[in-house]
Amino acid sequence: MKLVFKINLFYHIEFKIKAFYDKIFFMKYADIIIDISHERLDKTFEYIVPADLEDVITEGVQVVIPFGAANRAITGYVVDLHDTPKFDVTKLKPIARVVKDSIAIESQLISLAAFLKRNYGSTMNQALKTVIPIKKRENEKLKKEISLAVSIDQARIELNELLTNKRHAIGKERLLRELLTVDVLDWELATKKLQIPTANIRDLESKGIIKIDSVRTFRNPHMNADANAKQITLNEEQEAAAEQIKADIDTGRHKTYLIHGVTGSGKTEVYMDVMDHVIKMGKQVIVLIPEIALTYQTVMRFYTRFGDLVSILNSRMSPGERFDQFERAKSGEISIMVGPRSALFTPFPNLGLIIIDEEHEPSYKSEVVPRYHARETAVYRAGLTGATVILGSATPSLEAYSRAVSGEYKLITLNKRAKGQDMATCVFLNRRGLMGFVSCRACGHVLKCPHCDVALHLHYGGVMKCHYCGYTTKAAKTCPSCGSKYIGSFKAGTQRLEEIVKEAFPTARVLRMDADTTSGKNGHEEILSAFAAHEADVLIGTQMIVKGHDFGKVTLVGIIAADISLNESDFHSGERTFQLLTQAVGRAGRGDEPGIAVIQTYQPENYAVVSSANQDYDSFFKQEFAYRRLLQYPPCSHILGIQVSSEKQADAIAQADILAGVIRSVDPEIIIMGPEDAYIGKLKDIYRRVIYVKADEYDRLVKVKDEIDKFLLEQKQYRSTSTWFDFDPISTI
DNA sequence: AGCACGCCGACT
DNA sequence: GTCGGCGTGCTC
Repeated sequence: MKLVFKINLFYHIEFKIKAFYDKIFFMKYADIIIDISHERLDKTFEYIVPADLEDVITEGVQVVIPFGAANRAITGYVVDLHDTPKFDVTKLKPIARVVKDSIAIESQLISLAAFLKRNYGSTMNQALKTVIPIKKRENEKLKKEISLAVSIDQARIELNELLTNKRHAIGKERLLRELLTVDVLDWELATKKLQIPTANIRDLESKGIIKIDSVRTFRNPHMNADANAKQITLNEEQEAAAEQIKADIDTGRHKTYLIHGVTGSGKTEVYMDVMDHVIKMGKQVIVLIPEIALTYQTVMRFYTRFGDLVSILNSRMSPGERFDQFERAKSGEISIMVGPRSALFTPFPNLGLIIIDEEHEPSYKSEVVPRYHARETAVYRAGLTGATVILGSATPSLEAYSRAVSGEYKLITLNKRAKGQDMATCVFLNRRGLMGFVSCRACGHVLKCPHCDVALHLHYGGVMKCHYCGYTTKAAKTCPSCGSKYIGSFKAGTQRLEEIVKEAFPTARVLRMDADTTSGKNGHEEILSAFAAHEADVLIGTQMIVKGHDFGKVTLVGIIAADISLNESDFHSGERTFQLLTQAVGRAGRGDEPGIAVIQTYQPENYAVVSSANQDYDSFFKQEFAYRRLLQYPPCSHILGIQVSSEKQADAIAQADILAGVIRSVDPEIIIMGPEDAYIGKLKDIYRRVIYVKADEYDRLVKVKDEIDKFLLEQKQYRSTSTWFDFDPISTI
């Protein structure tokens, strides 16, 4: 008896030791980024991985953890797993659970998030959210299916019992009869079409005769295309371009290419040839297209070539739909994702190629934190997976072209134009300019929004509206400044232009495309396809017209007040003007038949205007590059924009001054501009100040950002202010 | 971000 | 005497 007890005690002690030993040496610990975007919480928190969750917790999974003194449940992302704790073990709490049905972020996408955080400035949580734009899954469509829970024979017996019952439910009877003929019955079908009351269904379910399953349905928002891959013959130039890239891919060299191809030179055919090659290697492709070009036309080209391998992402999709598309990409159901900037984060398992069409488009830069640029981020992602990047444009950005010139990217030029269809029409183009705002003709006073530092615009029905905050007020009859009744608004340029054209050419069929005529969600597309189908002779519009649309042959292109965009304060104005004009001019004439382009300008000697008229990119690039170098603008140098905002104007001003001081002490040599009021000094009653910092080396700016972050973390004053960063901003902030 | 802890005003 | 204000500080 004594002996047995001793042995038991011994075992007990040994067990204790083993448990302790396990805890110290075999316990798993997780570093977690919590789902709160606040700089003070922008670090990992360490948690114990409970033994029963060890199998399901991997890097990238979303988990629920008890956080803070009240142990409130917060979600977070596991970004690292390790065996030895880095924090005081006694203070560690265990992970509560894994978020149901969440998909793990690929470790590659976590690296990508870290890249965004570092290079563009944001919290890790914001960066992770950018990389996995999957919102909540609750608006996901769940299809409920009804099936028998018992054998068919048993069901027959149940049915007979029902029928012998005097007050048998007709709904139940119908349901059972139906289930004797089909295995699975759709809930919608049962309740709507067969008119079976849900109470009947629930009753049968509770009796265990039938069962109801929720099945996830993959919504496939796009149309079905014929999958017969149409083989397109490339011309010599296209062939050479495609072969060069394919040869590099085959020999394991992955590079970044810039295809500089004039309008209509057939860049898309080259993309598709290389895509085909990459897909045959068992890899996947991401194709980025500016949102504005994500139209039926463009998308159809990929469909007719690759059929069901293609999926499309666009901003009109619900979060659930996007989620579905990402799931399909992950599971290998599709091999090509076509979409805007955000499609760059498609979780393909074996990404082989990223294509960025119209690489110069400003929509490739995110307008929210982290304000990343898809071009740089694509090159980084490609580096992680050994993928190739192809950039394409008729008017490359200074950034891309200078890298091609320096050899960092490989330059491929396409000069020949592919053939086009016949059509004889005119296009008039007008830069979005002075339109709609209300001013006094006597004293020049401009009516402004009381909440924002911008002019109010006149709308239909005699109301004035702020385009930034939505503030609406009755249109003023007299000037609030001088009392004059000579107050009014300028008509939208396109509207005025339409009147003039109709007067001059009474028989011409005129289409106008601007904010007023494109209110419907497919407004642009309808107008453009009507024009493409030659249902009009003249198309009048803003720059929207020329972006990414093909109408075949246009006889005449007229560009009104081409220099309005030259007068913008932003240093990109030359580049923007050149791109717009070159694209517009490029629309005139197709194939062998030349068209005519007429440019109206007050600055006919300006190099951006002259070189676009001559369709001479090289000459534009040389002059613009020299200008950028002289004034130290990107790509010759880098700029960091810092915005400080607060409801209290005094706080915003004081804080911006303090931060400027911090920058000066961190890097006394660095060029600082400001602080000054932001381009829109007040927006929605929030005052905004900006500081610009300029340096030749990007990393010097990253250092400045890091030091400001560090300072803000320790600072106790001015808590009403918030600060964000914009690296190499593409417009004045 | 949230929540607790902590130290000063008008109230059952 | 106490309920409650929001300043300060912490969260594995």
